[in-house]
Amino acid sequence: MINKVLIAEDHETSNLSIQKVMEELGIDQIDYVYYCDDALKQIRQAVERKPSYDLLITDLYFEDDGQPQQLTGGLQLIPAARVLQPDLKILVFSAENKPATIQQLFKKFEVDGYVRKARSDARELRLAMESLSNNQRYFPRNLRQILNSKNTFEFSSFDIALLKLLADGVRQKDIPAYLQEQNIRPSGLSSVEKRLSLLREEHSFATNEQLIGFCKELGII
Amino acid sequence: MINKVLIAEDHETSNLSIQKVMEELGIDQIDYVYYCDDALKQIRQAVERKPSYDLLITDLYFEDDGQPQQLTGGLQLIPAARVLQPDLKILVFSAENKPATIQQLFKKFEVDGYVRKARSDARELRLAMESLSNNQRYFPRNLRQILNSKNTFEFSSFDIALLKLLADGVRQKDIPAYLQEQNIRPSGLSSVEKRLSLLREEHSFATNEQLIGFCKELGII
DNA sequence: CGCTTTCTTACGGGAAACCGTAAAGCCGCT
DNA sequence: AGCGGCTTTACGGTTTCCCGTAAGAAAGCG
Repeated sequence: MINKVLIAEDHETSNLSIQKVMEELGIDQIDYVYYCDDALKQIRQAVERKPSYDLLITDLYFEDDGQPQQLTGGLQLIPAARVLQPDLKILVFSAENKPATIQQLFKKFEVDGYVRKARSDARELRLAMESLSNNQRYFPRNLRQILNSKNTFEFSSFDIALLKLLADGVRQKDIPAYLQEQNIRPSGLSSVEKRLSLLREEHSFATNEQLIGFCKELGII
Repeated sequence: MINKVLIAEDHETSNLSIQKVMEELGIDQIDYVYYCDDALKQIRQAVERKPSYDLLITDLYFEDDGQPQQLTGGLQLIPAARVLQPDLKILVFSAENKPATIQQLFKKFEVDGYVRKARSDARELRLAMESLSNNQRYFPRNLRQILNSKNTFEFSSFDIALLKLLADGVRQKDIPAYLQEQNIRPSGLSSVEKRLSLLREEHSFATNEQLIGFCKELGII
């Protein structure tokens, strides 16, 4: 069962709504904070003094409002929280819609659920809570197919290095120099050309511009 | 005084929070909808049957969920509402942060207030309601800073057409044909080259790839 | 070690993009 | 109509990119 919940969300209205949904679900203790640093502090105290939290609901992106923070967003908060309390359940509640980013949350950060801020997000929150109560992960509907199917082409770290250089405005002919600087291999211009050519062919793209646009859209770079 | 309010906001949680803030302010009648079309319908009925609404609180961007809608967002809803009821007060509540867009809301659409979804948005909502009750417009506090600090380069519709074609994989040399098809002028290859060159220079970009990446990142295309 | 396989690099010809210059078209004005 | 200013287009030379071929390097294996 989930009895003690911490909400980390900088938007006051979003925070408020999550609180309300939790109330309606009859959660005993509902704490909320507006900064990641405060969230970590709360988790630390709860671990020390007991009882610790059952669930952390957090946003991904926190806006900088001038007050310097150690943790600048959910992607920093999540691993930090897991260090303090490995068994803490984590539900991400964010407007993020890039499949690659959401997929990474489950794969790399091993979060327990994701609810996207969208039309029926309150209902989705309740559904997610039900899953989490049963110790099940909650995947957003539109992601379930993606996660199961293998048709997600994998970009290697080499690919991503190339794409980032291109998106940073580095000319193809100059890329080998950059790769050598970072000890990335292969680094020959021919290899760069070949790999890019393959990436385009892989997705039936005609130009590098299209490739960059695609990768930006999916949050790969 | 503001006694009758309509909330148009597709995100369930945001809608909920606005309702709650309105309740706390003691508003008599609080109606809420999740689609622009429904909002317009409500306004029309209220105008016919009286009393009409004192205030419309609306988001800018509504997500398409498959149900076909006449009005696809706040920018369509606002003028349509004003046609039905010219004296209707309008408060925009959105995450939009581009100064040019917000400025346009006041200048072109003559909205009565703007509250950005951000850290203290509930508090800002209350402040805005106070201003509106006194028949004053409500400008976001941070709008001045943003307007001063950020250089607001605007992409023309021609620019966006170009960028979209590029991001779709159309080669530069083929772009004139596409432009002529859509009766977009100018359409010469030279004009295309010149404009792209200017766009790159404007942002100190070296390549088209970087330009596309930038625009994707900002959601311009 | 020699051999094959795979990965990486070098090279060259042709296509596309880039960029400056100049010509042609358009519009408002007298 | 004639003129000036501005926009758009046309045309080259240069650079960069694209892509096929082949040479070279590294890794696996009997």
